[in-house]
Amino acid sequence: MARLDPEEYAELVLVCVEQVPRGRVTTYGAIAEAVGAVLGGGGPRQVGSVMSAYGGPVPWWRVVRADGSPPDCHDGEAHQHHLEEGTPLRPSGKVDLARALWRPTPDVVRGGRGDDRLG
DNA sequence: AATATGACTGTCT
DNA sequence: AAGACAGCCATAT
Repeated sequence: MARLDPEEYAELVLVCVEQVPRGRVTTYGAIAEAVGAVLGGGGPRQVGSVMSAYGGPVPWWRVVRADGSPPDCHDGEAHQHHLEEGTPLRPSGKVDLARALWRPTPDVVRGGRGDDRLG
């Protein structure tokens, strides 16, 4: 069997992004670790790939690079959202990861799917 | 099987 | 701080 199911992987990645609190951000690597802890595989590239394909309906601007820079396909748009949400920004224009970084937990990933099992 | 590509990351210059 | 390079993981051809 395939180690990674694209649907499952995408699902969990999107869940992680949705769990990111307002005014906070997370990184591709952090999501890759949380999802990888559940499905056992994948990396930052896979997270980015999923975001490109299914990241439309989720707050993608809360997902930034390891250095706090916004994704390479957007820029001003992410900045606008950060200003609106009060995300800690550095003078350089990047996100202040020291204050804004939020790490997704595997527990959230495990229980964050569309089907709730015991309420 | 090999090559090319990607919303990445870390290191060196 | 910014650019060049290599490494990594999965998918598409």
